[in-house]
Amino acid sequence: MPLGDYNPKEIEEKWYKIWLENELFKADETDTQRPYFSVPMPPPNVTGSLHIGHALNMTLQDVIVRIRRQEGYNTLWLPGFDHAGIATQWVVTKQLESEGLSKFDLGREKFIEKVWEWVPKAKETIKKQIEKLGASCDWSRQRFTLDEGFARAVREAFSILYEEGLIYKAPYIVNWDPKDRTAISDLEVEYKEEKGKIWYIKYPLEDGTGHIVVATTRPETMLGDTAVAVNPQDERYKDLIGKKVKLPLVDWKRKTWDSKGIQNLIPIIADDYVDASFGTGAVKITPAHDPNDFEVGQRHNLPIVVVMDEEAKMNENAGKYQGLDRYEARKKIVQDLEELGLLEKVEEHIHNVGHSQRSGAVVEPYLSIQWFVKTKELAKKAIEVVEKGEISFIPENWKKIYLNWMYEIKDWCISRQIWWGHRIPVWYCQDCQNTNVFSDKMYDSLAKKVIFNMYGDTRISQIFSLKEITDYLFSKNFTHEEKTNLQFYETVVFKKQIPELQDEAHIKTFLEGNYIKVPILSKDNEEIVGFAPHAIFFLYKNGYIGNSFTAKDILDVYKTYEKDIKFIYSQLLGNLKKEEIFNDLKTLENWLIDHAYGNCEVGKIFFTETDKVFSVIEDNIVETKYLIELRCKNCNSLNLNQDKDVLDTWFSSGLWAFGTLGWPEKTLDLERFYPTSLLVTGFDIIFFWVARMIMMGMHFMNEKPFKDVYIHALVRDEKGEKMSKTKGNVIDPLDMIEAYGADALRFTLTALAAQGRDIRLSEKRIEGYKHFANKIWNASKFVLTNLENFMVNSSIYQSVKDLDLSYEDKWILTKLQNTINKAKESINSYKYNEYASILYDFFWHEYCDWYLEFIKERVYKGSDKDKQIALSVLVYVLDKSLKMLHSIMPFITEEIWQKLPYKDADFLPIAKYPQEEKELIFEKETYLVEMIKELITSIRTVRADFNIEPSRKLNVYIKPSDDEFEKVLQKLQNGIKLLAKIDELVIDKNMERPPNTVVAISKLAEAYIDISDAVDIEKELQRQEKLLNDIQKSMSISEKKLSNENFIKKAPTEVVEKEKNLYKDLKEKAQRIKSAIENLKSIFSGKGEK
RNA sequence: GGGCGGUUAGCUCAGCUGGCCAGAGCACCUCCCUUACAAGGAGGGGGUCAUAGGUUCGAGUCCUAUACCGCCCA
Repeated sequence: MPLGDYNPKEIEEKWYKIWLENELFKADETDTQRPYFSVPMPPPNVTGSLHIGHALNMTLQDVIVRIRRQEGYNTLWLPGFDHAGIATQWVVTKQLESEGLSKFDLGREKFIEKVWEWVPKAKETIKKQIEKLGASCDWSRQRFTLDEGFARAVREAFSILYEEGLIYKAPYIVNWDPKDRTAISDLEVEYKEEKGKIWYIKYPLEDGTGHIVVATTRPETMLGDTAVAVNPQDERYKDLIGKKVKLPLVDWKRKTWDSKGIQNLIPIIADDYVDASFGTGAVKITPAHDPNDFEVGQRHNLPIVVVMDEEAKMNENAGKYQGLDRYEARKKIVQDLEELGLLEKVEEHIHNVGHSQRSGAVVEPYLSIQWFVKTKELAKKAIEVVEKGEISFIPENWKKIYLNWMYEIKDWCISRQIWWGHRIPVWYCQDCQNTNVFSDKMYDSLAKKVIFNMYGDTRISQIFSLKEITDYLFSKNFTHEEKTNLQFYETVVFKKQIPELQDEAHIKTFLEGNYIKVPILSKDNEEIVGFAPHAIFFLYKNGYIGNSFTAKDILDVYKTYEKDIKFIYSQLLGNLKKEEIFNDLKTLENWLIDHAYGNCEVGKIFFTETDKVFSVIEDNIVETKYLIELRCKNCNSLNLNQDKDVLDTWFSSGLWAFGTLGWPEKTLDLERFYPTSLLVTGFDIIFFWVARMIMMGMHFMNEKPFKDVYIHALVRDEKGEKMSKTKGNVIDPLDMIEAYGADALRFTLTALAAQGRDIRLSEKRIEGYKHFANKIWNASKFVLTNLENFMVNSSIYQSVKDLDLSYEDKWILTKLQNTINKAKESINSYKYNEYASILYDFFWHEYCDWYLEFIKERVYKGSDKDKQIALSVLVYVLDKSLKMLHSIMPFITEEIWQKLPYKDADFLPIAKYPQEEKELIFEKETYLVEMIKELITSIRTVRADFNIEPSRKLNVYIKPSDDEFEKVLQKLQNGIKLLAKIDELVIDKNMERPPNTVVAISKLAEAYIDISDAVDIEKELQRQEKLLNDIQKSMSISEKKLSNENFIKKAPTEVVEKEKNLYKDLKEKAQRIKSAIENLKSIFSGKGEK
């Protein structure tokens, strides 16, 4: 048996491995001949596992990628993973919590180490899942947003933007998540309607002439008020403008964010922003805790008072409320106001409250100093490229949504107060406060670049040992497990060998020659040797003093290097004891002598002495470390502190399209595959990701990141609800693969992916499409079985053009060409659902339902010649069908295709995609076969109507309406007999209706069916009358159209022509039915007389 | 408040620039384990395309309102 039973699991596990082994998915960057097709895979987070949305996303990409590959494009589908800052940090934090630890217990470095321990497992899980789906991506080019190259690219991007003035740091109102204690971007805030209250509070006027009532939804922020604002047009308050009010409750000293004292008398100001119809028309202004108030504050130069801390607890500016949570403070403040008689009234109010998308906490607008990207500048080109149509959104309506957002774009807050991510490459000088941005651009040598990047990625310390370097360089790389980190730098990041780093010996030589050496004089567990000997050994080791030196020699150079030495050893030793030794010559000399003869507490001997000329005893050096010399660009100080924050994950994702291809290096990959051809992603990240990728792409590459953006919908459950774990309505793609196979899941997702609509998925659908897979399997089994029997001593033709084709052969070949065309059209316009259903219909309803049945007669009983032709066509069509279906159902198609008697490639993923062959289109024959199908259906209908069981064969007499059709019928009579379950078939153009027969009428023939005993003339009469009635209804519709002068005049000719033909056909059919009815009636009356 | 999308058979949905006497899958009814497939085959029933107007020879498709549902932005 060529094929056993269909068992998806078995075949799916097998093929993916084989494809990878044969490197079928590897793109060729050196190929300059073929056109390219490249797709950057939206990198899944390393956090979770694959959900159904990923499955959809991957499937849609894979379908088109596989087609393009088969079509001969140099195809690259580049996979990867996203480090997902907040999400990943959150997962690891949770794990620690379960062990009773907080991230602060661990500290930054240890915490990041923990994350790095966990991340590979998570990544491996997701990768396996993507493979299970059959994704034909190029794993050899896999990337990670935090890999050595990407981290470097991020620093590079940051430093370029900074130098261009497009990144700035400023105090600004941000959306603050008090739970995660980090700023988040506008996009990460979700607004929900909530019931709240409006409190009306009396603010007494300074001059004691009364008060002004302000309305607020957040009374606790009043502690940070620095003004009351009214609308300048508001007559009620015109006289009050410029006066001052006394801020209630606040009788303590408050300080502004930049530490200036501020009193509790605050001005009443006029600003257009105030809506006179809201509340009383007077509003309190809290610039530090409301974005609008902040703007007002900027306009009026108001002081800014922050009243909460990072956890949204009241701070020292809140006086007696300090330490209270913001909501407790609210209660207390309202209560106090009431007691003072300053609360006029309270109203119920529904308002939108911002929540953090990640933690769910109510977002606090919060003044803090953050890094921002000036997006207006970047948006210009990002708008232009879409407006000009160089980038197309599919479906098109997303273009408008994208553009509207871009037109209104606000600056993008990119700093996050978390640890996991790209640490901002900014170093603040502790001496002159200068801001320094560093990237490896400042080095010419690759080895130095690598060492800087290792430091930037916190892989080594700024003062590092040889071991730190070798440990990292020669250990397994995270992203490309088969490589060491050095190899990753060489083959992925820089695309060049780095001989200086080849092995420990080379590295040591390189470090000795290129880095400031930092001698260490004591071992870890010994009592620490102090500053002074280190300083002297440092001077010696770096050649600032010679092998023999006097105290004066030391002092001559010490001043020059003092700051550096102090910086270095304060890092290593914590505090600097006895630096006063270097204050004067005498003290130093005495100290040197003491340490040449062990005259100190611990009796250390560091030097030898002859006539006050000293030499170091090298044996004291336990280890030499090396310094990565980062100096302030302004004052040259080494005393720098790196910014504590990391960058928004989307900042790195924004570089994805070109970062994955090797940017900032000018790689062959970039040259070959950028701009990419297509991005497939969900609408929920258009702003987060697509928009930012376009901005970054235009800015750094001066070229769009992709030509087409296909935006797909959300996968919902069958009731249309969003899937969520809490609701318990998730459909896990892996469960589905387990139960129905990846092929069935993929087909389902493809078939449901109609543009512009959410997908409602139910398990039933997947089950349904598994039936299709089963159908493909069984039909192929039929073909292969018969083929095997035949091939024992014969062979079949690969080319079917020259064969003596029968009508049904020509029919299926024509249908095939048709399908090839329609399928191509659908997929080229990204109509996935159409593509799937075209193939489904063709394979099931043409190939299986009709063609397979038609040829059975020839295959079973025909001559060798007959068999040969039928089998040749059978295989030919199956081959093309499998090739087309392969993109959606890669596994089952490969399994079957491998068993075909001929193959144009070793594997189906690289076999040639079918093209239309004009010489295989046979219009006439196709029409005639369609007519036969109609005739057969009408006979079947008669059988069903008269309840004749399918196993019973009947005698049928067919009367064709012309010679041509008679010829076809004659030719195909064996097939017809099989399909209509006919015992004896008579075909005769001139026959009369035999007795005891009922009539089945079709366009080109009528069939008389001998159902002898089953015949019920009255029933038959009713049946025919019903048919006639239906036809007459259609005729009258047709008639109405044709008798309409305007229709004939104005409708296009082909439409009129079509209508005329339809009418003619209907009329003929009606004529036949009428005569059949006449006939029946005469028998009926004849019978009645007997 | 601004914008976008949806409303087609019992269910889930196709139906692009108007020519449809409105399709598919599932479900339903009748018959059948016929040597590829009962995960199947044959036949069948089922819709005034949300509502009301309009444009047009012709509207599920275009326009205008309305209702309901959903999403995004402020």
